[in-house]
Amino acid sequence: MTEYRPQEIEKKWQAFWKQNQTFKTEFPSQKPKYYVLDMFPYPSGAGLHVGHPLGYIATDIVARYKRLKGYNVLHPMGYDSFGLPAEQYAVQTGQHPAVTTENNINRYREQMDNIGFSYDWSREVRTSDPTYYKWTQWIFIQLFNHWYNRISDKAEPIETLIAIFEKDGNKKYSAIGGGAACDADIEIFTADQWYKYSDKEKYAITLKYRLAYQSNSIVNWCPQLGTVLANEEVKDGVSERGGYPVIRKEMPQWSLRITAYADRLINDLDLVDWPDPIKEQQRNWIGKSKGCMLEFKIQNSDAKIEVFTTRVDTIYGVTYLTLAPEHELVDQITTPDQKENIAKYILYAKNKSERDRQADVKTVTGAFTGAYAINPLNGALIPIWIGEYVLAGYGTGAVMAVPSSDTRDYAFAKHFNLPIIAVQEGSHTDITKEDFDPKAGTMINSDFLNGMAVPQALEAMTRKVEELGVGYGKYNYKIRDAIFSRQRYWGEPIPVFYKDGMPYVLKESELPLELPKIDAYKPTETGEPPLARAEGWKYETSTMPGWAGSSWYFIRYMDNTNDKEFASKEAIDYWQEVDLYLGGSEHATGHLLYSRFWQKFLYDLGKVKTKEYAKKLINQGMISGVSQKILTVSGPIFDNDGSKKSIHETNTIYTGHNNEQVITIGDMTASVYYSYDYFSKIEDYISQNPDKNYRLIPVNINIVSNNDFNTGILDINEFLKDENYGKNKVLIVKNGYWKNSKFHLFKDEPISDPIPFLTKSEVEKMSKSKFNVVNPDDVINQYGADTLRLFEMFLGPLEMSKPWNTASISGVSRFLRNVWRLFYDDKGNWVVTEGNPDEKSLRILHKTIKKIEEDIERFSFNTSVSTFMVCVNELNDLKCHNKQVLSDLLILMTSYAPHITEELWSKLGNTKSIAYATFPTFNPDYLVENSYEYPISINGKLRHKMSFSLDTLPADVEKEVLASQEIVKWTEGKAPKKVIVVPGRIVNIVL
RNA sequence: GCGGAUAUGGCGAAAUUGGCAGACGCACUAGACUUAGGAUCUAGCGGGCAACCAUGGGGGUUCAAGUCCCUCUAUCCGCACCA
Repeated sequence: MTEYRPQEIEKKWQAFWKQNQTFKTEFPSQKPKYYVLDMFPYPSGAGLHVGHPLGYIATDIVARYKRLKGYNVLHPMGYDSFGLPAEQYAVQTGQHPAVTTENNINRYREQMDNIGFSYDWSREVRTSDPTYYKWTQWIFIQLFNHWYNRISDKAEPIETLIAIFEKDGNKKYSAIGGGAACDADIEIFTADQWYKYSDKEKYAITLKYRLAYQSNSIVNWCPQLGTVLANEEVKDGVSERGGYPVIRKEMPQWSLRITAYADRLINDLDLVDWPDPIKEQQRNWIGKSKGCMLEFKIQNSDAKIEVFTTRVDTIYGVTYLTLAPEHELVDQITTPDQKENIAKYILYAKNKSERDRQADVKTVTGAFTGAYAINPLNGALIPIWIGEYVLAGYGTGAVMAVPSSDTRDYAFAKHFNLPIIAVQEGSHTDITKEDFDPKAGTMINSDFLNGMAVPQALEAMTRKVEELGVGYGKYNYKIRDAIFSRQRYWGEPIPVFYKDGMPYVLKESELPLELPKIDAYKPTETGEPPLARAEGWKYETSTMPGWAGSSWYFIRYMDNTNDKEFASKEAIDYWQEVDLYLGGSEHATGHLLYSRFWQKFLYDLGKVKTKEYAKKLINQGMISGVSQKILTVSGPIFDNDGSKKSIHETNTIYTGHNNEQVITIGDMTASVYYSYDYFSKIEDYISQNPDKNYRLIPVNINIVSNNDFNTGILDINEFLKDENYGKNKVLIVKNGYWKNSKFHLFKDEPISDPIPFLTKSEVEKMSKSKFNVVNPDDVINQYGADTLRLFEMFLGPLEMSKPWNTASISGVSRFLRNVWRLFYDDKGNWVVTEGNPDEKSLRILHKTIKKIEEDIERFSFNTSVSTFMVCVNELNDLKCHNKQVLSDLLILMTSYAPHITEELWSKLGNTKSIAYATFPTFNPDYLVENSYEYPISINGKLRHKMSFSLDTLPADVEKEVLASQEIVKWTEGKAPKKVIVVPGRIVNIVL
């Protein structure tokens, strides 16, 4: 083969690698290790689009590069194969999700194979495989069997907790559970009392302390999906998947005590090289805030209200308390005359869905309980209100309101005419409008705090309330324990059975607890999860959430076939942790947080070696699609000048080749479509009249050719064939021409071909419904996998989001042909020469080695492609076909374009794969030039260029410059103040 | 509202520690070969006749600023009544 035919050589080498197991990972190995990991995909029915492989290509480049550098590389791939879409498909069709999943996986695999990745497929994992989820269940059991000891600050076996109870009771450790449920529910007992409990009672107590525990939680219940959703699966009050409404409901649920790890999850972010936005999002999500718990006594009552505040310094400005409508004391403290009012308000708040609540946070609502609390510092009586702006789930569900320092309290106070006391300078007036910073300034009207700055006052007041015994400093967290139950079929069964109403976990030997066969996949008629349909199923009926399997898969890759352990100690000792992890930033507060939590738990158990599992994380940017849209109007129709006409008064259109026949549009039920250069004129009108009957609808990008960056040209014939857009279509183009699919109707004059029908281009997320999905297979069929790989890298920086713009792909394709041209001339003759390369070629080569090495080490793949282009162009200009130079070039390029390099490598007479080659060593000697041309600038402005020999030191250069007659002329004979010489770069003379 | 990021030709973008801004590619223009090809090759390509002016706007530090500091503006993303 003497011509570059990518499709042929790519298939050939992909088969070769597979057959020879070229990329099989060594274990055990004496080599240093490198672990490079992609976030594994959920295998959806839509297959891969060009955005998915972006990260895979980048990691593949790193993996291949590290192998050439002598590392033993772990570069695995697998599937996050439990998930909702396969289950929903099963509900509709009855097809087992395992079948759908298997099909989708095969499709994914085929697509990935086409790109030529160097994964070691023998290490593949699938979360839905019983040999895998056996160990997911095993981890759950470990979580169940452990509790969090706040004193040793780690997870410990439940037996150590029981030993403590036997010795001291639970007083000292009452808050160890960490979760809200635990703090509230557990009675204090002594060691003596503990001995008096029955075994069953003892067991019930331990259940509240375990890291996996059951509780009645208020959950996000989605009736349409028939399941509970995690907070991050709910967006704006509707489910992320499907967009169904979500209501809040109390249900018994399994939870994992991630809150126990909150501090470590924040602190250990310092140990990893992750993008700042991700770290920041995680910190935000955990939401640690320093504040103070305060106790308010209630007038004429024994009840006390606890509030959490971050601004205890403003306590003299408290003019009322607000409780969440769900607060447990509301009923008790409400005075008889307010009962009716409060009941009405609670009912109102309860019926308001989460979505409505979030939709209008501006509206102020609330009700007065009739009760008064006492300010613990000055004894002032302050009214107690309830209001929906106070969240039941955060802090204590009660706030001390300081309307002069907090805008929400201010709005509430204004609305209900409650008093406002300024306690900070500048807070006398409307604090929502004034340029007022509540975190700065000095305290006023606040007794002993007067004159103090805010931070100082905070400290002083915290000490004071602790002295008085009415409060204490405390950190509060936004993060909630992670709900772990899903009322679904297609997930890991929770390895739990019930006896006497209490949960017990299975023994390790009983794992895996496999998913049972059931006849239908929807919830039962009585609303129980699908697993309740299984005959003889005596286990927990809910399954684990989607994130369970993905929280530890990176460990399983180390030893994926082990059926004795989740991974062997030897494997974990060797592979340690992921060196480079690549995936999308959308997992910031989901997978990336939960997996860190599990890693820390396994670390506490001594099962893994590192506190964090991924040293370096890169978020690849999303590749968005370019949709092509046309306008359709069902209401008014617009004439050439933009004036509005009704579709019926648009009179008549002429038909036939001779414009003989006349019909009205009104008779034809045709769909009317506007070309962009026509509707751009009326866009303003449309945007100002949003209720009009117009729609921008996407057309398949395959029937649109690129025009410019804003528009495309529609293939009218293809469009007319497509019945999805109506049988009869009237297309309105620039000059008021009309065209109909059936009759080829023209108005006024026949359409003079070609008048392009323009579409409007819009950059959007790739999705089926927008017809803007680009399939990598199509690109490969046209250009080859190497071109696809190079092009995806060339598009721009890896981390940046960018639209898929096929326009510049031809340049990359041309480049690969130029590479081929270094070996074969245009007549197909082999032109590679033997012998020693000349100095110029070596210079080019070593410049390239240096650059490529630097680029890959700092993950700047786009610049590498440019570097290759420059290198090949320069070698071409030199007519360099030297074998040694070209060999090294192929090794440099093989990470990026493995197929073409493998082919040419074999043509050079190598019998072993290029994957076993060694990355060339950079030799700086080749880069040193005989002379260097220094630009000379005077006062920063470029004036002149001078050449100096290579062994001239900067100081000598300086002397030479000053001695130069020409420079003396430039400086007009003045003695310079300073001469700055940057070696190899520039000389600057400061006058 | 809070937090984070980004801003460089017609377009995607380079510029690693402050050191000749615009590499490389696309598009475009002219020419060559051929002559209906979306092929290939050569040259040009930020603005200005020029000196010079140009990295979202304004200010500062420096011999030297896309890069550092202050400030304003625009766009994107995340969180959002978190007390």
